[in-house]
Amino acid sequence: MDRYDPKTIEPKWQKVWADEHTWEVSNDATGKPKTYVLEMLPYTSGEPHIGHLKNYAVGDAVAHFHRRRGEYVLHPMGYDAFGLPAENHAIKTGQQPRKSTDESIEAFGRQLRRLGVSIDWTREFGTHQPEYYRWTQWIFLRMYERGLAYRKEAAVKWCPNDQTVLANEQVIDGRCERCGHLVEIRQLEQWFFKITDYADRLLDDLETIEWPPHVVTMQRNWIGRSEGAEVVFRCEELGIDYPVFTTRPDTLFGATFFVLAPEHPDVLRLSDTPEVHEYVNRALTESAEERGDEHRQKTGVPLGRTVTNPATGEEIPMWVADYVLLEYGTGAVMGVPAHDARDFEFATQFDIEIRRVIDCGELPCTDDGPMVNSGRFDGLHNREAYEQIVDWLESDGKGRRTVSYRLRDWLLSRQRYWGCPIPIVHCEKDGLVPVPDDQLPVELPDVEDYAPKGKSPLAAAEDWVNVTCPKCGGPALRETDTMDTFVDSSWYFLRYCDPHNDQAPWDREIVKKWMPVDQYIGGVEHAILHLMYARFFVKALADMELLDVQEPFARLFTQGMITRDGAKMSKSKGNTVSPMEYVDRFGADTARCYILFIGPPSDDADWQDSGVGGVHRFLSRLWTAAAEAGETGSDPDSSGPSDLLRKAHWAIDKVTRDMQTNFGFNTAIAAVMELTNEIYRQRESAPPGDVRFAVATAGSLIFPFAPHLGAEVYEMMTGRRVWEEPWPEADPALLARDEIQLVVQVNGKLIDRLAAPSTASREELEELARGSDKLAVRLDGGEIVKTVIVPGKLVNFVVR
RNA sequence: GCCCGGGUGGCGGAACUCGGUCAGACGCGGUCGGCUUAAACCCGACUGCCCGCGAGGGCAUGUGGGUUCGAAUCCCACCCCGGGCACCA
Repeated sequence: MDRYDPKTIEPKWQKVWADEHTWEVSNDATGKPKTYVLEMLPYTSGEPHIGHLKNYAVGDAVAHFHRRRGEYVLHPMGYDAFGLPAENHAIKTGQQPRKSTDESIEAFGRQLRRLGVSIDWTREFGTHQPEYYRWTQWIFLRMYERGLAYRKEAAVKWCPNDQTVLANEQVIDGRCERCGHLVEIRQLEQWFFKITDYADRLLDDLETIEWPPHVVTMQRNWIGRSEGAEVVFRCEELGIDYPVFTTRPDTLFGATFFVLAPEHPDVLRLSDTPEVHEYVNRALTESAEERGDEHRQKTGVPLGRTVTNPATGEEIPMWVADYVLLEYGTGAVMGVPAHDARDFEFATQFDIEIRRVIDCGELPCTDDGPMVNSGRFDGLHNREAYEQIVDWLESDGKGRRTVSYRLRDWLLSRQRYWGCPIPIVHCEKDGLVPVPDDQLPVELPDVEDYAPKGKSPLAAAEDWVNVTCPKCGGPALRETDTMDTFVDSSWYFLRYCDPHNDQAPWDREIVKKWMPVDQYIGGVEHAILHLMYARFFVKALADMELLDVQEPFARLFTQGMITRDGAKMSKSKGNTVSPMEYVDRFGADTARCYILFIGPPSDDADWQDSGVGGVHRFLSRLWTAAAEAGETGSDPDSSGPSDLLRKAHWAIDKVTRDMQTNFGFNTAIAAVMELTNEIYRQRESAPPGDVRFAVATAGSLIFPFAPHLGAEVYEMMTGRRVWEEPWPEADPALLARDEIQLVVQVNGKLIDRLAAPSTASREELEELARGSDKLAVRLDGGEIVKTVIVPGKLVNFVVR
């Protein structure tokens, strides 16, 4: 072999790692600090794409770096095998989901091995395996026992294309997150997880984790905590109390009307005129997107009834209007047109009284100011009045302080085939009966026709559906809905710790040893879905005393997308890049390095074929340098450290800092390129021992990004295995220079550069700078009025 | 509309935490040279823009101001791009 040949090198090292089980870790005590590095598990729809290459290139670099810094690293891998992505892929390719899923898993396993990713494969699993989902069901039952999983009828989001209900989180701008169809609202009985019980903790604990600020913000917004008050408006005529939620109880005296959401169950009871009927029906059939359009004119119909404003005692008119949402607050609002833009618009539209109660500028205004038209609260600052009004309402029993959230409970049931069965039996006599633990798993039966049809395809599997009730022994029916895929992925990182346990989902002590995940890596598209659900699961499981952590992912890194010619890659555009094509052509090391070199990994980046060639050239040069350095003789005595030796230590320092701080892989790789270029420039002149050291160092430093070449080069230079070596340390003595370049400036403009000893004092530097012959020319009779000296850097003469 | 990012050569990007070496590391692309019968590969030199034969000079980090001896870096206003939120009371 006389040139870099990844086709030889890569299988060679992959075989060593597989034969020697190099990346496997045990759960026994080691005395080393642990690190848990995890990439988000992939959906099993087809083959790995370029995003996966980036995901694992980043994760593997992190894992290798930590290992060589003396940590014991858990780096496992598995598959999110149930759910819409896998099932839709199966439908598209006309296969049984189980078959297409297993094929996809096979492809992932094979390709990740070809990429040389350092994974402990003994911990691998798919969430569709009965050994796994048995415990998903077990967790569901624990949730059910605690009232955290419940069934109720509600207005839910329905995707007519995927023929299933969706969680709120899966509806983006009124459309299905997966297929993009407009969702409809249906009144259905469904299963929910009571994530709302955890709203405050999900919010507060964001403080305890190191996540990208924008992801934290997204979760905050999604939880949408608002503090305010519940105020009761009474309809005297019918003797009914209507509480509303408001964040502005200080504006209560300005409430001149009252609005119910069209879905509010009392609307037709209050008024069943044809106008009201028609309005309600129209609102119900409109899509969430149409209704949510902020810019359209306000609509509404009066109900011909009144409620009493508890502050003023006045009767104010009741309306029904679709700008009020049933699911937020109480489904009813007080209308304060003077101090709320929406209410102002509505009141203007329907000629309702607008009464200012805060002196805060032009109406409508939401700013602070002194109270007016508010009885005994007049003159107070509105913030102060806020407190006093709520106190007054509380003492009168007309209201209370409260908190409202945007977060809704997680709708987890799906009317689809390919998912984890919900372990519940419907008995005519006993109602909902949980399947006993010793009968788990409730296995997903094979069915002929698994196409979505609006109800679960499992209903057709009669043998499976008809069971005896575990409680009374009478005839009963299995629950036929399956679970949302996000349930499966809400606890998989726990199972990796103890993947073969068949007595429990995990051993608490073992999980305690590994959790939390120290570095989690994945796409930002899961900012609320998966990342919120997994946090909820961990908190709920911790409350059950099954876990000792409150947060699953201590640090999160969100990678940017890879585009092609500036455009998002998609099959329909035909601009996809298959990672394996490049692995075939250039090798895994080149593909991995390129995707890290292309730019900061958190940014979106554009894939350019010519750039791949450049990275391959660099790796080839490094290999060639190693091959040639291997042939050189012994080290002649040298006087002091060579420039090449210094450069090697500079590179160690640079790469180490880039790795430790913000995932600076692009600049880390650039530093190794610089070192390699320096080796080429100096390989004739530098002492051979230094050349060998520089080449070995380059191999050692490139190892986290290009493990095969790194191992090869390091072995060529030292005969040792790089992954068994500690991460190199830069010698501070070789980082420091004896001599610095002193910059001489006049009025901040550079005029000269001089060599100066790095230890020179301010006076010596000024002396040196004054001696510059260029200074005399520049001065040209001018007068030095001030001298700025920055030790180690420059001398600046201010001249007039 | 509100909240975050971000605007640097022909391109991707460095430097931007702490203001300080003619801004532009590294890579792509380009020009030239070497090797070769030739091409590819490889090796080497050059490559921000403008003027100039040259020495050299001028202009340059979205735009306009400001602070400073000195600003890509700090401050203010504006423009543009990307992302998030958005009738949540």
